[in-house]
Amino acid sequence: MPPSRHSDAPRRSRRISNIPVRNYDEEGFEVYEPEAYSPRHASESIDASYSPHPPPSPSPSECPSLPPSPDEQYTASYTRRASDDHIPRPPNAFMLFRRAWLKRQEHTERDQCKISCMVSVEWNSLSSEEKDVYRRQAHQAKLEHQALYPEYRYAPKARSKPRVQKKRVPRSSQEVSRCKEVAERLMRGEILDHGLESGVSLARSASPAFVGPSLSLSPSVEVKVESPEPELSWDNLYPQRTPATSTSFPVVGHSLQSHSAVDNYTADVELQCPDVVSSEVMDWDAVGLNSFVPMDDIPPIHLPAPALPNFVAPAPLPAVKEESEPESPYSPPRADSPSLPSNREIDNYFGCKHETYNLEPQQTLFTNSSGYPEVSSFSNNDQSEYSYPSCEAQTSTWYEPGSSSYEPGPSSYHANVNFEPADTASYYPQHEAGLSDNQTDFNDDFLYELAQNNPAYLY
DNA sequence: TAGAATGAAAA
DNA sequence: TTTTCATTCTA
Repeated sequence: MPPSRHSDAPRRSRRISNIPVRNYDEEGFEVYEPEAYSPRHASESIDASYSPHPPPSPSPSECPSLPPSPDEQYTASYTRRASDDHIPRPPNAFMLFRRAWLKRQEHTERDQCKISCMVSVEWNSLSSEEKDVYRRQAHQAKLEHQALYPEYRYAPKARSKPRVQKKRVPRSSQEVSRCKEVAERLMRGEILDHGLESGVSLARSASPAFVGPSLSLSPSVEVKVESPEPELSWDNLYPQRTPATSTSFPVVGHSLQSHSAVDNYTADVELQCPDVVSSEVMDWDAVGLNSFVPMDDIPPIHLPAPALPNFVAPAPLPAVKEESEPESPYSPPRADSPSLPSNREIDNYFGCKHETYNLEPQQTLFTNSSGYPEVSSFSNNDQSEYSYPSCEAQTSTWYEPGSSSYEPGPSSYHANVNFEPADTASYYPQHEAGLSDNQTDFNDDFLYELAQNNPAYLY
């Protein structure tokens, strides 16, 4: 069956996604129902469905049903003119990849030329094994095509009119680098809404970004807020973010999230959002996105934060976190939030960390060059000479808020604050002996006496 | 209907 | 080697 195109009718674009399945449109386009496609490869999420199935309800002889390859199945999702005997070519690997790319990406880019450019960047970044997935699909498509149209022979036609030489004009280096950057950032998942053209995704990005709270352990926490990172797009690769602005959020919950055995603590702080964020916040958004969204199009932004109706004075933290049933996702998110503990309680949790060292009488505890406590070595190598009982010395390490992270919740902000060592206490037995820090020449009697009679001092 | 990509297939 | 055409859809 030679391929031919019906008369000189212009070819129509095939907008597969909008065509009802197994129907003819008013222009005689025939539609096929796509079936599932599920490759085993890492690109499993990619729907690369394609199959040159014949018109609907064909007889078995007209439409042999080929078994799927061991590796993958693919199925039909294409149209051809019912009144046209044109037989399209089977797609090659890149075409299948491009189709899958279109379905996979969450983008709003409409310019197919730019999409092609980005797809090519990603295609060329694939390993041979990754490309093999699509090569196998293309091979399978080819086999099915041959089975469906055994007499088909590709016959490209010379154009009747001399066509303008299809220009493979090299894109400008700037354009190429831009294309590459957009594609690479897409691959890294940085660009979620490529080609943003309206305020549709504004609500998604309306939450103020969190820079880091300075946890004051008081009923309010100062939070730096800056504009959300503006959407990246082809035309806006380097969106500017407005500077951070401080605002205050009341603390409605405060709980110990984890206790590291080494050197830091984590506090889970729940911050209560105001009912309605001031217009300042809206301005931050607008400034960050005004290259895409006209001010007039920005709706009033209400952060999803219904304030607690009656804020009760903080109650002590529960002493022990008991295991409880997993929370229903529909349970009131704020009702059981732990209340703000007192500073004393917080100190008990975060105030200091003790480390205990076993000391022999001639050992000392000192602060090393790194600022950490260290036990000195024996001055006499023959430890058997010493029959003194060992004693314990302890240092106290104070903690203060360190790094922090931000986690938006349905009705509040959670700030995770890590407590890190602020300073390391030092213990110098030399001081007891009236010696300078560098002197270690104190006698055994002194050390023994110190250990026996002043253990409390060591703590 | 050109265009943007890659690759198969034919001339 | 050159050309067409598979896909997709906006301009």
